Amino acid sequence: MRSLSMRQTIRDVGDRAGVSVGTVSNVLNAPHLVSAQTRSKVLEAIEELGYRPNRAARSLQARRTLSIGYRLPDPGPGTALDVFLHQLVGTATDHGFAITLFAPRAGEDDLDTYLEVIRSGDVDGFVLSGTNYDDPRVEMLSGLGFPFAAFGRADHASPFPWVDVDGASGTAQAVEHLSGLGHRRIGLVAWPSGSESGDTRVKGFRDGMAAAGLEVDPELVLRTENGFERGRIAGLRMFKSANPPTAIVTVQDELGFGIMTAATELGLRPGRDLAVTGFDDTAAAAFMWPGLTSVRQPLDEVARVLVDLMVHRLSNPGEPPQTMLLHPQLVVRDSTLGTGR
Amino acid sequence: MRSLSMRQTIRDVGDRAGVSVGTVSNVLNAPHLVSAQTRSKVLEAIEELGYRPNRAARSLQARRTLSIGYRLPDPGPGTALDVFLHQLVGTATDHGFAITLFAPRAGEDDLDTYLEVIRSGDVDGFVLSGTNYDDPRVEMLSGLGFPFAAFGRADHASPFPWVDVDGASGTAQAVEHLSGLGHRRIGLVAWPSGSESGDTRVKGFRDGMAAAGLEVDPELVLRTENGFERGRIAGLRMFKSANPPTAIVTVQDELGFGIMTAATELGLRPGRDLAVTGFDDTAAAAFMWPGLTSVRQPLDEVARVLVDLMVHRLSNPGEPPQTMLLHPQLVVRDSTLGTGR
DNA sequence: TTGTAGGCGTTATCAA
DNA sequence: TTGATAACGCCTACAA
Repeated sequence: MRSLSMRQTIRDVGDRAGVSVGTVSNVLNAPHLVSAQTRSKVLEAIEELGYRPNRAARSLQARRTLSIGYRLPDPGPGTALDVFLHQLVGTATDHGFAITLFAPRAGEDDLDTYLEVIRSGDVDGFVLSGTNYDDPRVEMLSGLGFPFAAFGRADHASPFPWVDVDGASGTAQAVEHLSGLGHRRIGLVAWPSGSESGDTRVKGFRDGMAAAGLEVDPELVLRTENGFERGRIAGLRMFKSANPPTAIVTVQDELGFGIMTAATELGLRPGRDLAVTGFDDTAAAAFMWPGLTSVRQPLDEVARVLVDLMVHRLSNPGEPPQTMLLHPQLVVRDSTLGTGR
Repeated sequence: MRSLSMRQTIRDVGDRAGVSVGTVSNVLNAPHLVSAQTRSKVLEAIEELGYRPNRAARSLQARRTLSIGYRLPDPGPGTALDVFLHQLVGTATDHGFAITLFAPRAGEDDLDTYLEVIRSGDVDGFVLSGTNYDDPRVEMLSGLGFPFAAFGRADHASPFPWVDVDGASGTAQAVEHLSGLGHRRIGLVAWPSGSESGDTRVKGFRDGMAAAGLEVDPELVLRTENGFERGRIAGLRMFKSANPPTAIVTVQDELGFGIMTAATELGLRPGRDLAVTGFDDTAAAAFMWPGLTSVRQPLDEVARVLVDLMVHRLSNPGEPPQTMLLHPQLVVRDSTLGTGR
């Protein structure tokens, strides 16, 4: 068992191997410059001392931190942060990088938070999530030439590296599933237009309806903000209308929960009297009764690719940015299964 | 708009303010040594240049990494990781520290993961969560003398810094609430004995029952592992018994969800025909219908105190370790409100 | 093929 | 109260 108590320096290794610090450094960073004999002597000393290069010193001199910054999303229901972070950390570790988390101070502007991190030199680049049309972070980082990779497409003039999940495919799958069950009056509860992910999901709904040969009744398309209560209100309104839907597609699980609740309040039973789908496959979706059929995004793969893109970009700054579109999958549960026909 | 294109150094600030680097450093780290006039001149220059100290340089000179390691818990439902992490990061930032995440590689032993991080010298200490009786991490880190602060008491021979939430108070509150509603046959679904947190919650249940003058019927105390399905099975068994409970306390939300599901399957309506309580106040608890009454742990405060303890320990290694016991609060929802009497 | 020296941005020491 | 200077541990020229 080697000593963990004291950090060894490159000088200690040199002394032990009877060579200079430069030679030890070369063994580590440019082995071909060192004779085989010296090299093995040095490696042996490294092993014996349990030497590890000091990260701060290396980073100071190289002006790279070997770490990637991620701004923690604000806490709230409906995120699957754990899966995403786990994969982010795992992949980063594989590449020799660390993930450095940060978050805005109370009342601090989001962009300033990124700037602070850049200025203190804590990270080599950022992984962004939740990007949107005209995302100011994309604007700013592109402008500064500071490396990043984004989860979400946005629409910046110049290309940048991103990964996205095809939301249109998700809602289209939901419609296909519902029409396959025999539903013909299918409603949609979506966000107000103006968000990239929201609009894409609406488009998928329309495409899916067209593909199934179904009409979209404008009365059955509601736009509202995020959240359980909004979903509940939307549900009440739809179910009380003259010609209510038999199935409702939503763009978020919470909206779906709200709709199921509204139905229950009106004496309808979700999963039998009507079908509901969500989006994100949050943990809660599996614990509802009935479970909420929902569109699952491959967050682990998103995280993996994000780090890959980021690391690749750092070592190949000249190359054109790469992008990747992944596909979601509908997870079918009882909120739809027993309905239709 | 100040220039961001190039990182500013302490020397740039000094030049701009017409003082030496040492003075700038003093303004930052020992303001009392600097005259008010000089200080404001320097602060102005800092502001104008958007200067932030370089963390690698600072770390190199301080011979500390200025970062705290946290082993990401394995993904799974039922955690409120986002709140915890947010506060961890926020508090660490306040102290000039960063949070460095890590996770075991596939198949890697948990302890080895910690050892590897120690050897790489990337962190000054750890924040531990989910500690238990004879926690091997506590043993190991105590043995090595490597700094840490734990969420959870464990029972190591020598004292160490920890924060914990009084689980007994949580289950006792649940019982008090239920007995206040008029319930007399109250059941418990808990984990097998052997975990610190589990045993504490059971104790709270018994204490609460005693305080309410109620008998604990051994038939109504079930021990099972974590999870929705386990809860469902336990619920079915309880409700089918000769003399079923009218209320059930659980030590985890998922168990509670399972029990509500079991009840529904048997034609009972949770929140009217029987009461259920959970533990952790996970996001899903609020989205159930009815919402699940649950014990909320002050995770944000836990995280804050953990970092405070850790940082304090790093700068005062000699002092005896501090500890802190926080109190949970019952969040009442419809799974209990309409029941009893 | 190896050794020496300068500098990365800070803080600490000591002199002015 | 302020300024100069020497570390901190590493890497990279460049010299030997």
